[in-house]
Amino acid sequence: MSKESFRKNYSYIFEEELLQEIESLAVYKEFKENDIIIDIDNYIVSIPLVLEGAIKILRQDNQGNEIILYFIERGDTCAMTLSCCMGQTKSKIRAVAETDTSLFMIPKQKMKEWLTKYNTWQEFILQSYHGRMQEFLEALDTLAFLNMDMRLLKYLRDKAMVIGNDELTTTHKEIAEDLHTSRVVISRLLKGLEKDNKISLNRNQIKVIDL
Amino acid sequence: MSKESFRKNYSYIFEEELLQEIESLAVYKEFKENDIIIDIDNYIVSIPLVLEGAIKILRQDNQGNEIILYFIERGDTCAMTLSCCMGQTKSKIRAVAETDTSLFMIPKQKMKEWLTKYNTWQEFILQSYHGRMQEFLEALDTLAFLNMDMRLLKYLRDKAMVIGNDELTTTHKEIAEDLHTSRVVISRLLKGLEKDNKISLNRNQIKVIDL
DNA sequence: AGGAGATTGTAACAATTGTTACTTTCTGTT
DNA sequence: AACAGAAAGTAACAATTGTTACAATCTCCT
Repeated sequence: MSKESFRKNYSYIFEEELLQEIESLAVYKEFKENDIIIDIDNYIVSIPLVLEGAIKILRQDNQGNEIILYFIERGDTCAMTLSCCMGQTKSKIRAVAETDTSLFMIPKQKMKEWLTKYNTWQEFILQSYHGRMQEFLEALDTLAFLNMDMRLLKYLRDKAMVIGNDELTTTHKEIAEDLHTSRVVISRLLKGLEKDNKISLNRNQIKVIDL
Repeated sequence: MSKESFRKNYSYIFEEELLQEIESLAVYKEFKENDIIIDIDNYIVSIPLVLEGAIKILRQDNQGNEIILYFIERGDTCAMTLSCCMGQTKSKIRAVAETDTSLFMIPKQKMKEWLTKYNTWQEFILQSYHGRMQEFLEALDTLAFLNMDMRLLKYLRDKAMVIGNDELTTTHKEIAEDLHTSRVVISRLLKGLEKDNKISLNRNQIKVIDL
């Protein structure tokens, strides 16, 4: 965990001049697993660049219903945040550290300024939007076309992927909250997946076999 | 239906120089109701600006399942298309004319070129992404948190809104396809909405009372 | 007028998901 | 060891959505 990992992840993306400007401006921040990085209705004042770790992005609607959208990893930024910068609005999403995480926070005025100034920044922003659109489409497909058992399996696989470990430390309750269903439903479906040899179950731990 | 409506919808958005450049470059196209404007797997070679009419944007996954994402109207562009321009990929969506529609098609290379050249273009592109993100979130909320009856009502209201008419000319079958369910389910739920005085039903026609 | 095809209505049943209530098992603390 | 609280198992039932099959009605075409 250190700001040195910035160069590791971004030096081949940004031109040297921009790298230096970021290093001189950005505020370095660290978060522990399960820390809330951005919460619903927070005002967005800066753009995050993920240096290390993985972040879970959740949507919460007006009634307080919550559901996972996707995970983001190092090298990513949060296009939802960019979008909120544009609209001068409050955050519509919650970002929770899935693992220990380090970030660079960049003042949001720089977003537009750099668009004309640095070609690599322009490319990065457009690619970010593109990537997030893809994630959104995938999230939509999942919700629209998959039954809960397959949504669950996809969730477990995605989670194993971003933390780089096929053994997940989590509870049925937490999963139920992320998928916006009830704990009983998740327990039932997990049993089914175990019987199909896709996962194996232990208290506070799920091992994803069929990755 | 004419290219004159370009100035009507875009003159307050773009600077004069850009307006002229668009007028000299853009290809004018018209579509009739239900025409397919962009289909799945089409290669995207140009950016559409909607001059008149309304367009229905549908998602189709690999298995051929289809579902409506949202409607776009005059003054809009299609951010999914922008996104596809970036990725050099095929279209992941289908765009169908909901009413008679006219468009300006702009060569896709101009997208990036104008980002640095025209401030108003940059603003437009960022706002487009922002707007489409909002639409995506709304679509996600709808799928994640609403039962089919409320999804149906929302669909009917949205449709009435974009065509500017509370009397919809459509069939239960078409609705079922847009919402990715079966005709029988839609017929059943429509009956329920009629009983609750939210709509009134006739063959090939639904009137939205509770707008 | 008659018939083909599209549209809508209806019923019966299956599958999936949600809800409630209660039990059992595990873990950490005192 | 005893206890409290979290985690997970289980069963019974309700609500929602999906499926199949068939009937009734309307529209257009010749």
